[in-house]
Amino acid sequence: MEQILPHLDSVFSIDCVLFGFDGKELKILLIERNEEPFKDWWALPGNIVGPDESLDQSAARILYELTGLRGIYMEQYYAFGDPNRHPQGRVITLAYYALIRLGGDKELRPISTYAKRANWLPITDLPKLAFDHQKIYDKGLEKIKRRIKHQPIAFELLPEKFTLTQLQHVYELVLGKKLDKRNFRKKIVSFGVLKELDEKQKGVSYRAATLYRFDKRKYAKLFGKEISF
Amino acid sequence: MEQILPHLDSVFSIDCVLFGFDGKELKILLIERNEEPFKDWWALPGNIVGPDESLDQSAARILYELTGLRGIYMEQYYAFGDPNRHPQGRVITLAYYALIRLGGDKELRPISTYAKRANWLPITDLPKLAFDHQKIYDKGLEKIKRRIKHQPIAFELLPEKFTLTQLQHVYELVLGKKLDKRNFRKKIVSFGVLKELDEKQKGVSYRAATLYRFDKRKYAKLFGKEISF
DNA sequence: TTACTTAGTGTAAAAAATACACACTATATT
DNA sequence: AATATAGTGTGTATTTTTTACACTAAGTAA
Repeated sequence: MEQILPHLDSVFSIDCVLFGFDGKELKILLIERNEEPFKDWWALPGNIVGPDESLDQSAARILYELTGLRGIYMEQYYAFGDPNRHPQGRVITLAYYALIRLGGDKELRPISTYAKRANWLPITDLPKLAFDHQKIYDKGLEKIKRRIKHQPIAFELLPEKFTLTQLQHVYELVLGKKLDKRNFRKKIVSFGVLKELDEKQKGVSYRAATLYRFDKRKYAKLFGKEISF
Repeated sequence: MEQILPHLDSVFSIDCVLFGFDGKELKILLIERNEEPFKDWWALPGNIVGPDESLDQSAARILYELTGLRGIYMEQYYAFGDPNRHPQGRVITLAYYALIRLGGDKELRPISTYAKRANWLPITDLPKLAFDHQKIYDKGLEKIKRRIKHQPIAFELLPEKFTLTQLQHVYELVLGKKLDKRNFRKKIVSFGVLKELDEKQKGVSYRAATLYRFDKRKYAKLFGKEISF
Protein backbone atom coordinates (compact mmCIF):
# COMPACT_ATOMS: atom_id res chain seq x y z
CA MET A 1 0.00 0.00 0.00
CA GLU A 2 1.96 2.87 -1.23
CA GLN A 3 -0.22 5.62 -2.53
CA ILE A 4 0.02 7.70 0.63
CA LEU A 5 3.44 8.97 1.47
CA PRO A 6 3.36 10.42 4.95
CA HIS A 7 6.39 11.97 6.52
CA LEU A 8 7.63 9.54 9.09
CA ASP A 9 10.23 9.77 11.76
CA SER A 10 11.87 6.54 10.85
CA VAL A 11 15.36 5.80 9.65
CA PHE A 12 16.47 3.01 7.41
CA SER A 13 19.99 1.68 7.75
CA ILE A 14 22.18 -1.15 6.62
CA ASP A 15 24.45 -3.18 8.87
CA CYS A 16 27.13 -5.44 7.54
CA VAL A 17 28.48 -8.65 8.88
CA LEU A 18 31.84 -9.03 7.22
CA PHE A 19 33.27 -12.47 7.60
CA GLY A 20 36.99 -12.62 7.06
CA PHE A 21 39.40 -15.50 6.82
CA ASP A 22 43.12 -15.07 7.37
CA GLY A 23 44.13 -18.64 6.64
CA LYS A 24 43.52 -19.76 10.17
CA GLU A 25 40.54 -18.22 11.85
CA LEU A 26 37.15 -16.94 10.87
CA LYS A 27 36.74 -13.34 11.96
CA ILE A 28 34.25 -10.53 11.70
CA LEU A 29 34.87 -6.85 11.35
CA LEU A 30 33.74 -4.74 14.29
CA ILE A 31 34.10 -1.11 15.12
CA GLU A 32 34.49 0.45 18.53
CA ARG A 33 31.91 3.19 18.86
CA ASN A 34 32.98 6.69 19.73
CA GLU A 35 29.57 8.13 20.48
CA GLU A 36 26.50 7.57 22.57
CA PRO A 37 24.54 5.43 22.74
CA PHE A 38 26.77 2.45 23.38
CA LYS A 39 29.91 4.59 23.44
CA ASP A 40 33.00 2.37 23.71
CA TRP A 41 31.04 -0.72 22.73
CA TRP A 42 31.84 -2.90 19.78
CA ALA A 43 29.32 -2.83 16.98
CA LEU A 44 28.79 -3.99 13.44
CA PRO A 45 29.71 -1.45 10.80
CA GLY A 46 26.67 0.12 9.28
CA ASN A 47 25.24 3.28 7.88
CA ILE A 48 22.14 5.01 6.74
CA VAL A 49 20.82 4.37 3.26
CA GLY A 50 21.17 7.44 1.07
CA PRO A 51 18.19 8.91 -0.74
CA ASP A 52 19.32 7.98 -4.23
CA GLU A 53 20.95 4.66 -3.63
CA SER A 54 19.57 1.21 -4.21
CA LEU A 55 20.01 -1.09 -1.26
CA ASP A 56 22.81 -3.06 -2.84
CA GLN A 57 24.58 0.10 -3.92
CA SER A 58 24.26 1.46 -0.42
CA ALA A 59 25.68 -1.69 1.10
CA ALA A 60 28.58 -1.59 -1.36
CA ARG A 61 29.27 2.04 -0.51
CA ILE A 62 29.23 1.36 3.19
CA LEU A 63 31.59 -1.55 2.82
CA TYR A 64 33.86 0.58 0.68
CA GLU A 65 33.88 3.50 3.09
CA LEU A 66 34.73 1.28 5.98
CA THR A 67 37.25 -1.01 4.39
CA GLY A 68 38.33 0.30 1.01
CA LEU A 69 37.16 -2.95 -0.53
CA ARG A 70 35.20 -3.23 -3.75
CA GLY A 71 33.70 -6.02 -5.79
CA ILE A 72 32.87 -8.22 -2.85
CA TYR A 73 30.09 -10.79 -3.00
CA MET A 74 27.49 -9.37 -0.68
CA GLU A 75 23.90 -10.14 0.01
CA GLN A 76 21.06 -8.91 2.14
CA TYR A 77 19.66 -11.51 4.47
CA TYR A 78 17.29 -10.08 7.04
CA ALA A 79 15.58 -6.90 8.17
CA PHE A 80 15.54 -6.10 11.87
CA GLY A 81 12.88 -3.68 12.97
CA ASP A 82 12.01 -4.10 16.60
CA PRO A 83 10.63 -0.69 17.61
CA ASN A 84 12.96 -0.62 20.62
CA ARG A 85 16.09 -1.87 18.99
CA HIS A 86 17.56 1.64 18.95
CA PRO A 87 17.25 3.74 22.12
CA GLN A 88 16.99 7.01 20.21
CA GLY A 89 14.21 6.27 17.79
CA ARG A 90 12.84 3.99 15.20
CA VAL A 91 15.58 2.49 13.09
CA ILE A 92 14.86 -0.35 10.77
CA THR A 93 18.02 -1.98 9.57
CA LEU A 94 18.71 -4.37 6.76
CA ALA A 95 21.54 -6.82 7.36
CA TYR A 96 24.02 -7.78 4.68
CA TYR A 97 26.85 -10.21 4.83
CA ALA A 98 30.08 -10.29 2.92
CA LEU A 99 32.92 -12.74 2.76
CA ILE A 100 36.43 -11.43 2.53
CA ARG A 101 39.90 -12.82 2.25
CA LEU A 102 42.13 -11.20 4.81
CA GLY A 103 45.77 -10.70 5.14
CA GLY A 104 48.94 -9.67 3.49
CA ASP A 105 48.63 -6.79 1.15
CA LYS A 106 45.18 -5.43 1.69
CA GLU A 107 44.87 -3.31 4.78
CA LEU A 108 41.71 -1.67 6.01
CA ARG A 109 41.52 1.97 5.02
CA PRO A 110 41.14 4.46 7.82
CA ILE A 111 37.45 4.83 8.43
CA SER A 112 35.07 7.60 9.33
CA THR A 113 35.07 9.28 12.68
CA TYR A 114 32.11 7.68 14.28
CA ALA A 115 34.33 4.82 15.32
CA LYS A 116 37.48 4.86 17.41
CA ARG A 117 38.82 1.92 15.51
CA ALA A 118 37.90 -1.08 13.47
CA ASN A 119 39.19 -4.55 14.03
CA TRP A 120 38.87 -8.09 12.83
CA LEU A 121 37.91 -10.24 15.79
CA PRO A 122 37.73 -14.04 15.81
CA ILE A 123 34.19 -15.32 16.02
CA THR A 124 35.22 -17.75 18.71
CA ASP A 125 35.76 -14.89 21.12
CA LEU A 126 33.48 -11.96 20.48
CA PRO A 127 32.84 -9.12 22.91
CA LYS A 128 29.37 -7.92 23.86
CA LEU A 129 27.91 -6.02 20.96
CA ALA A 130 25.91 -2.80 20.84
CA PHE A 131 22.19 -2.66 20.02
CA ASP A 132 20.84 -6.00 18.78
CA HIS A 133 24.00 -6.68 16.84
CA GLN A 134 24.59 -10.03 18.48
CA LYS A 135 21.28 -11.16 17.07
CA ILE A 136 22.16 -9.79 13.66
CA TYR A 137 25.49 -11.58 13.72
CA ASP A 138 23.91 -14.87 14.87
CA LYS A 139 21.44 -14.81 12.05
CA GLY A 140 24.21 -13.99 9.60
CA LEU A 141 26.32 -16.94 10.66
CA GLU A 142 23.30 -19.19 10.38
CA LYS A 143 22.73 -17.84 6.90
CA ILE A 144 26.21 -18.50 5.58
CA LYS A 145 26.16 -21.97 7.13
CA ARG A 146 23.20 -22.79 4.96
CA ARG A 147 24.52 -21.02 1.95
CA ILE A 148 27.97 -22.50 1.89
CA LYS A 149 26.39 -25.91 1.41
CA HIS A 150 24.80 -24.89 -1.86
CA GLN A 151 26.72 -22.03 -3.32
CA PRO A 152 30.40 -21.42 -3.85
CA ILE A 153 30.76 -18.64 -1.35
CA ALA A 154 33.70 -20.32 0.34
CA PHE A 155 35.95 -19.19 -2.48
CA GLU A 156 35.41 -15.58 -1.51
CA LEU A 157 37.25 -16.27 1.70
CA LEU A 158 40.31 -17.71 0.01
CA PRO A 159 43.06 -16.26 -2.13
CA GLU A 160 42.75 -16.76 -5.84
CA LYS A 161 45.00 -19.79 -5.68
CA PHE A 162 44.41 -22.17 -2.84
CA THR A 163 44.93 -25.75 -1.81
CA LEU A 164 42.19 -28.25 -1.20
CA THR A 165 43.20 -28.43 2.43
CA GLN A 166 42.65 -24.71 2.82
CA LEU A 167 39.27 -25.00 1.16
CA GLN A 168 38.30 -27.81 3.47
CA HIS A 169 39.47 -25.77 6.41
CA VAL A 170 37.08 -22.96 5.49
CA TYR A 171 34.19 -25.38 5.27
CA GLU A 172 35.05 -26.84 8.63
CA LEU A 173 35.21 -23.43 10.28
CA VAL A 174 31.93 -22.22 8.85
CA LEU A 175 30.06 -25.44 9.44
CA GLY A 176 31.67 -25.92 12.80
CA LYS A 177 32.53 -29.57 12.26
CA LYS A 178 35.24 -31.85 10.90
CA LEU A 179 34.90 -33.27 7.42
CA ASP A 180 36.46 -36.39 5.99
CA LYS A 181 39.36 -35.48 3.75
CA ARG A 182 38.85 -38.08 1.06
CA ASN A 183 35.11 -37.58 0.82
CA PHE A 184 35.48 -33.84 0.77
CA ARG A 185 37.97 -33.95 -2.08
CA LYS A 186 35.96 -36.47 -4.03
CA LYS A 187 32.87 -34.33 -3.78
CA ILE A 188 34.34 -30.91 -4.40
CA VAL A 189 36.30 -32.13 -7.39
CA SER A 190 33.26 -33.91 -8.80
CA PHE A 191 31.42 -30.62 -9.18
CA GLY A 192 33.97 -29.59 -11.71
CA VAL A 193 34.21 -25.98 -10.61
CA LEU A 194 37.86 -26.22 -9.65
CA LYS A 195 40.74 -25.83 -11.98
CA GLU A 196 43.91 -27.66 -11.01
CA LEU A 197 46.98 -25.55 -11.65
CA ASP A 198 50.49 -26.64 -12.56
CA GLU A 199 51.71 -24.75 -9.57
CA LYS A 200 52.51 -25.94 -6.09
CA GLN A 201 52.30 -24.26 -2.75
CA LYS A 202 55.52 -22.43 -1.74
CA GLY A 203 57.33 -21.90 1.51
CA VAL A 204 56.06 -24.84 3.46
CA SER A 205 58.39 -27.23 5.23
CA TYR A 206 56.62 -30.32 4.04
CA ARG A 207 55.29 -31.72 0.83
CA ALA A 208 53.83 -28.82 -1.16
CA ALA A 209 50.19 -29.11 -2.08
CA THR A 210 48.77 -28.51 -5.53
CA LEU A 211 47.14 -25.15 -6.05
CA TYR A 212 43.63 -24.78 -7.46
CA ARG A 213 41.57 -21.94 -8.79
CA PHE A 214 37.81 -21.52 -8.77
CA ASP A 215 36.45 -21.67 -12.29
CA LYS A 216 33.64 -19.17 -12.57
CA ARG A 217 32.72 -20.12 -16.11
CA LYS A 218 32.15 -23.72 -15.21
CA TYR A 219 30.14 -22.68 -12.19
CA ALA A 220 27.91 -20.44 -14.28
CA LYS A 221 27.04 -23.40 -16.49
CA LEU A 222 26.28 -25.53 -13.49
CA PHE A 223 23.93 -23.03 -11.89
CA GLY A 224 20.42 -24.26 -11.58
CA LYS A 225 21.50 -27.61 -10.39
CA GLU A 226 22.13 -26.85 -6.76
CA ILE A 227 25.34 -28.19 -5.43
CA SER A 228 25.55 -29.46 -1.91
CA PHE A 229 28.41 -30.12 0.48
CA MET B 1 25.82 3.32 11.93
CA GLU B 2 23.03 4.57 14.01
CA GLN B 3 24.09 7.34 16.31
CA ILE B 4 22.77 10.10 14.08
CA LEU B 5 19.07 10.11 13.43
CA PRO B 6 18.32 12.57 10.66
CA HIS B 7 14.84 13.24 9.49
CA LEU B 8 14.46 11.55 6.17
CA ASP B 9 11.79 11.61 3.55
CA SER B 10 11.61 7.89 3.21
CA VAL B 11 8.82 5.50 3.83
CA PHE B 12 9.03 1.93 4.91
CA SER B 13 6.30 -0.48 3.90
CA ILE B 14 5.47 -4.16 3.86
CA ASP B 15 4.01 -6.00 0.90
CA CYS B 16 2.52 -9.43 1.19
CA VAL B 17 2.45 -12.25 -1.26
CA LEU B 18 -0.38 -14.44 -0.06
CA PHE B 19 -0.39 -17.83 -1.69
CA GLY B 20 -3.73 -19.55 -1.48
CA PHE B 21 -4.80 -23.04 -2.41
CA ASP B 22 -8.44 -23.91 -3.04
CA GLY B 23 -7.91 -27.59 -3.64
CA LYS B 24 -7.21 -27.13 -7.30
CA GLU B 25 -5.16 -24.11 -8.14
CA LEU B 26 -2.47 -22.03 -6.55
CA LYS B 27 -3.56 -18.42 -6.31
CA ILE B 28 -2.34 -15.15 -4.94
CA LEU B 29 -4.31 -12.34 -3.40
CA LEU B 30 -4.30 -9.12 -5.38
CA ILE B 31 -6.10 -5.84 -4.97
CA GLU B 32 -7.31 -3.51 -7.66
CA ARG B 33 -6.03 -0.06 -6.86
CA ASN B 34 -8.45 2.82 -6.57
CA GLU B 35 -5.90 5.63 -6.54
CA GLU B 36 -3.02 7.04 -8.48
CA PRO B 37 -0.40 6.03 -9.24
CA PHE B 38 -1.35 2.83 -10.99
CA LYS B 39 -5.05 3.47 -10.55
CA ASP B 40 -7.05 0.45 -11.77
CA TRP B 41 -3.97 -1.77 -11.75
CA TRP B 42 -3.66 -4.94 -9.79
CA ALA B 43 -1.17 -4.85 -6.95
CA LEU B 44 0.04 -6.84 -3.98
CA PRO B 45 -1.62 -5.91 -0.72
CA GLY B 46 0.69 -3.90 1.47
CA ASN B 47 0.86 -1.13 3.94
CA ILE B 48 3.11 1.16 5.84
CA VAL B 49 4.83 -0.04 8.97
CA GLY B 50 3.46 1.68 12.05
CA PRO B 51 5.74 3.53 14.44
CA ASP B 52 5.33 1.12 17.33
CA GLU B 53 5.10 -2.17 15.52
CA SER B 54 7.74 -4.78 15.01
CA LEU B 55 8.02 -5.92 11.42
CA ASP B 56 6.33 -9.24 12.05
CA GLN B 57 3.56 -7.57 14.00
CA SER B 58 3.07 -5.12 11.21
CA ALA B 59 2.87 -7.86 8.62
CA ALA B 60 0.36 -9.74 10.75
CA ARG B 61 -1.75 -6.63 11.15
CA ILE B 62 -1.73 -5.94 7.44
CA LEU B 63 -2.73 -9.49 6.65
CA TYR B 64 -5.49 -9.29 9.22
CA GLU B 65 -6.81 -5.99 7.93
CA LEU B 66 -6.95 -7.25 4.40
CA THR B 67 -8.26 -10.73 4.96
CA GLY B 68 -9.48 -11.16 8.51
CA LEU B 69 -7.03 -14.00 8.93
CA ARG B 70 -4.88 -14.57 11.99
CA GLY B 71 -2.27 -17.06 13.06
CA ILE B 72 -0.89 -17.62 9.60
CA TYR B 73 2.67 -18.77 9.03
CA MET B 74 4.34 -15.75 7.53
CA GLU B 75 7.87 -14.76 6.87
CA GLN B 76 9.84 -11.88 5.52
CA TYR B 77 11.99 -12.76 2.55
CA TYR B 78 13.42 -9.75 0.78
CA ALA B 79 13.67 -5.98 0.91
CA PHE B 80 13.13 -4.01 -2.29
CA GLY B 81 14.58 -0.55 -2.30
CA ASP B 82 15.26 0.67 -5.78
CA PRO B 83 15.15 4.47 -5.50
CA ASN B 84 12.75 4.63 -8.45
CA ARG B 85 10.47 1.79 -7.57
CA HIS B 86 7.77 4.22 -6.45
CA PRO B 87 7.01 7.21 -8.69
CA GLN B 88 6.09 9.47 -5.79
CA GLY B 89 9.09 9.11 -3.56
CA ARG B 90 11.43 6.81 -1.80
CA VAL B 91 9.65 3.74 -0.52
CA ILE B 92 11.58 0.79 0.75
CA THR B 93 9.40 -2.25 1.10
CA LEU B 94 9.90 -5.51 2.88
CA ALA B 95 8.21 -8.49 1.29
CA TYR B 96 6.50 -11.20 3.30
CA TYR B 97 4.84 -14.33 2.13
CA ALA B 98 2.02 -16.29 3.68
CA LEU B 99 0.37 -19.55 2.79
CA ILE B 100 -3.34 -19.88 3.20
CA ARG B 101 -5.96 -22.51 2.73
CA LEU B 102 -8.83 -21.09 0.74
CA GLY B 103 -12.42 -21.95 0.39
CA GLY B 104 -15.56 -22.96 2.13
CA ASP B 105 -16.20 -21.22 5.38
CA LYS B 106 -13.57 -18.52 5.53
CA GLU B 107 -14.39 -15.53 3.38
CA LEU B 108 -12.23 -12.48 2.96
CA ARG B 109 -13.41 -9.62 5.12
CA PRO B 110 -14.21 -6.40 3.32
CA ILE B 111 -10.99 -4.44 3.14
CA SER B 112 -9.94 -0.84 3.41
CA THR B 113 -10.85 1.77 0.86
CA TYR B 114 -7.62 2.13 -1.01
CA ALA B 115 -8.65 -0.79 -3.15
CA LYS B 116 -11.70 -1.26 -5.32
CA ARG B 117 -11.67 -4.94 -4.62
CA ALA B 118 -9.50 -7.86 -3.67
CA ASN B 119 -9.38 -11.15 -5.45
CA TRP B 120 -7.61 -14.46 -5.50
CA LEU B 121 -6.11 -14.93 -8.94
CA PRO B 122 -4.48 -18.11 -10.23
CA ILE B 123 -0.73 -17.78 -10.62
CA THR B 124 -0.93 -19.35 -14.03
CA ASP B 125 -2.72 -16.29 -15.38
CA LEU B 126 -1.70 -13.11 -13.61
CA PRO B 127 -2.37 -9.60 -14.89
CA LYS B 128 0.28 -6.91 -15.12
CA LEU B 129 1.09 -5.70 -11.65
CA ALA B 130 1.68 -2.21 -10.32
CA PHE B 131 5.09 -0.92 -9.25
CA ASP B 132 7.73 -3.67 -9.10
CA HIS B 133 5.23 -6.13 -7.75
CA GLN B 134 5.89 -8.69 -10.46
CA LYS B 135 9.47 -8.83 -9.26
CA ILE B 136 8.34 -9.16 -5.66
CA TYR B 137 6.00 -11.96 -6.58
CA ASP B 138 8.63 -13.77 -8.64
CA LYS B 139 11.08 -13.73 -5.79
CA GLY B 140 8.38 -14.93 -3.42
CA LEU B 141 7.52 -17.91 -5.57
CA GLU B 142 11.19 -18.75 -5.85
CA LYS B 143 11.43 -18.55 -2.08
CA ILE B 144 8.60 -20.93 -1.32
CA LYS B 145 9.87 -23.33 -3.96
CA ARG B 146 13.05 -23.64 -2.00
CA ARG B 147 11.37 -23.67 1.34
CA ILE B 148 8.77 -26.31 0.60
CA LYS B 149 11.58 -28.76 0.00
CA HIS B 150 12.89 -28.38 3.52
CA GLN B 151 10.11 -27.21 5.75
CA PRO B 152 6.53 -28.32 6.14
CA ILE B 153 4.93 -25.20 4.76
CA ALA B 154 2.77 -27.18 2.37
CA PHE B 155 0.47 -28.06 5.24
CA GLU B 156 -0.49 -24.44 5.62
CA LEU B 157 -2.15 -24.61 2.25
CA LEU B 158 -4.26 -27.62 3.10
CA PRO B 159 -7.21 -28.18 5.41
CA GLU B 160 -6.44 -29.80 8.73
CA LYS B 161 -7.36 -33.19 7.35
CA PHE B 162 -6.11 -33.99 3.89
CA THR B 163 -5.28 -36.89 1.63
CA LEU B 164 -1.84 -37.78 0.37
CA THR B 165 -2.95 -37.05 -3.14
CA GLN B 166 -3.93 -33.52 -2.14
CA LEU B 167 -0.58 -33.04 -0.45
CA GLN B 168 1.23 -34.26 -3.52
CA HIS B 169 -0.86 -31.95 -5.64
CA VAL B 170 0.32 -28.96 -3.61
CA TYR B 171 3.92 -29.98 -4.05
CA GLU B 172 3.46 -30.35 -7.76
CA LEU B 173 1.87 -26.94 -8.11
CA VAL B 174 4.52 -25.15 -6.11
CA LEU B 175 7.45 -26.95 -7.65
CA GLY B 176 5.89 -26.79 -11.08
CA LYS B 177 6.56 -30.42 -11.93
CA LYS B 178 5.05 -33.88 -11.65
CA LEU B 179 6.16 -36.19 -8.88
CA ASP B 180 6.04 -39.96 -8.75
CA LYS B 181 3.17 -41.09 -6.54
CA ARG B 182 4.86 -44.04 -4.89
CA ASN B 183 8.11 -42.26 -4.25
CA PHE B 184 6.33 -39.23 -2.90
CA ARG B 185 4.28 -41.26 -0.44
CA LYS B 186 7.24 -43.33 0.63
CA LYS B 187 9.24 -40.24 1.38
CA ILE B 188 6.64 -38.11 3.05
CA VAL B 189 5.53 -40.95 5.28
CA SER B 190 9.13 -41.78 6.19
CA PHE B 191 9.56 -38.39 7.83
CA GLY B 192 7.00 -39.41 10.38
CA VAL B 193 5.30 -36.04 10.59
CA LEU B 194 1.97 -37.33 9.32
CA LYS B 195 -0.67 -38.94 11.45
CA GLU B 196 -2.93 -41.36 9.65
CA LEU B 197 -6.54 -40.95 10.76
CA ASP B 198 -9.28 -43.55 10.97
CA GLU B 199 -11.33 -41.34 8.74
CA LYS B 200 -11.89 -41.41 5.01
CA GLN B 201 -12.57 -38.72 2.51
CA LYS B 202 -16.32 -38.03 1.97
CA GLY B 203 -18.44 -37.09 -0.98
CA VAL B 204 -16.27 -38.36 -3.77
CA SER B 205 -17.65 -40.56 -6.48
CA TYR B 206 -14.83 -43.07 -6.33
CA ARG B 207 -12.81 -44.87 -3.74
CA ALA B 208 -12.37 -42.59 -0.73
CA ALA B 209 -8.81 -41.83 0.33
CA THR B 210 -7.52 -42.03 3.89
CA LEU B 211 -7.23 -38.71 5.67
CA TYR B 212 -4.05 -37.56 7.36
CA ARG B 213 -3.16 -34.80 9.74
CA PHE B 214 0.14 -32.99 10.13
CA ASP B 215 1.69 -33.83 13.49
CA LYS B 216 3.34 -30.70 14.82
CA ARG B 217 4.79 -32.41 17.87
CA LYS B 218 6.67 -34.94 15.81
CA TYR B 219 7.88 -32.21 13.50
CA ALA B 220 9.20 -30.18 16.41
CA LYS B 221 11.32 -33.15 17.51
CA LEU B 222 12.62 -33.63 14.03
CA PHE B 223 13.69 -30.02 13.60
CA GLY B 224 17.38 -29.57 13.16
CA LYS B 225 17.58 -32.44 10.77
CA GLU B 226 16.41 -30.77 7.64
CA ILE B 227 13.91 -32.69 5.68
CA SER B 228 13.98 -32.61 1.93
CA PHE B 229 11.51 -33.48 -0.79
C1' DT C 1 -23.17 -56.46 -12.61
C1' DT C 2 -20.44 -53.75 -14.85
C1' DA C 3 -17.87 -49.78 -15.92
C1' DC C 4 -15.37 -46.13 -14.15
C1' DT C 5 -12.20 -43.58 -11.31
C1' DT C 6 -8.88 -42.92 -8.00
C1' DA C 7 -6.34 -45.23 -3.93
C1' DG C 8 -2.79 -47.78 -2.61
C1' DT C 9 1.27 -50.74 -2.83
C1' DG C 10 6.82 -53.18 -3.80
C1' DT C 11 11.00 -54.10 -5.89
C1' DA C 12 15.10 -53.79 -8.52
C1' DA C 13 18.71 -50.79 -10.21
C1' DA C 14 21.46 -46.76 -9.94
C1' DA C 15 23.46 -43.10 -7.56
C1' DA C 16 25.18 -40.88 -3.60
C1' DA C 17 27.01 -40.80 1.01
C1' DT C 18 29.79 -42.68 4.38
C1' DA C 19 33.55 -44.98 6.83
C1' DC C 20 38.03 -46.03 6.86
C1' DA C 21 44.23 -46.39 6.59
C1' DC C 22 48.42 -46.04 4.56
C1' DA C 23 52.20 -44.75 1.34
C1' DC C 24 54.32 -40.54 -0.65
C1' DT C 25 57.10 -36.32 -0.70
C1' DA C 26 59.31 -32.09 0.48
C1' DT C 27 61.77 -29.97 3.90
C1' DA C 28 64.37 -29.42 8.32
C1' DT C 29 67.42 -31.46 11.59
C1' DT C 30 71.23 -34.02 13.05
C1' DA D 1 73.76 -38.76 4.23
C1' DA D 2 70.40 -40.43 7.21
C1' DT D 3 66.38 -39.57 9.69
C1' DA D 4 62.40 -37.26 11.65
C1' DT D 5 58.42 -34.55 10.69
C1' DA D 6 54.27 -32.91 8.87
C1' DG D 7 50.96 -32.58 5.58
C1' DT D 8 49.61 -34.51 0.72
C1' DG D 9 47.08 -37.58 -1.84
C1' DT D 10 44.63 -41.73 -2.98
C1' DG D 11 40.61 -46.39 -3.34
C1' DT D 12 37.26 -49.51 -1.95
C1' DA D 13 33.56 -51.68 0.33
C1' DT D 14 29.15 -50.71 2.74
C1' DT D 15 25.09 -48.36 3.51
C1' DT D 16 21.66 -45.17 2.34
C1' DT D 17 18.99 -42.65 -0.81
C1' DT D 18 16.93 -41.93 -5.11
C1' DT D 19 14.81 -43.28 -9.11
C1' DA D 20 11.97 -45.86 -12.39
C1' DC D 21 8.19 -48.43 -13.12
C1' DA D 22 2.57 -51.13 -13.34
C1' DC D 23 -0.88 -53.47 -11.40
C1' DT D 24 -4.71 -54.65 -7.98
C1' DA D 25 -8.16 -52.84 -4.60
C1' DA D 26 -12.05 -50.19 -3.31
C1' DG D 27 -15.80 -47.39 -3.73
C1' DT D 28 -19.47 -45.02 -6.67
C1' DA D 29 -22.71 -44.63 -10.43
C1' DA D 30 -25.21 -46.37 -14.01
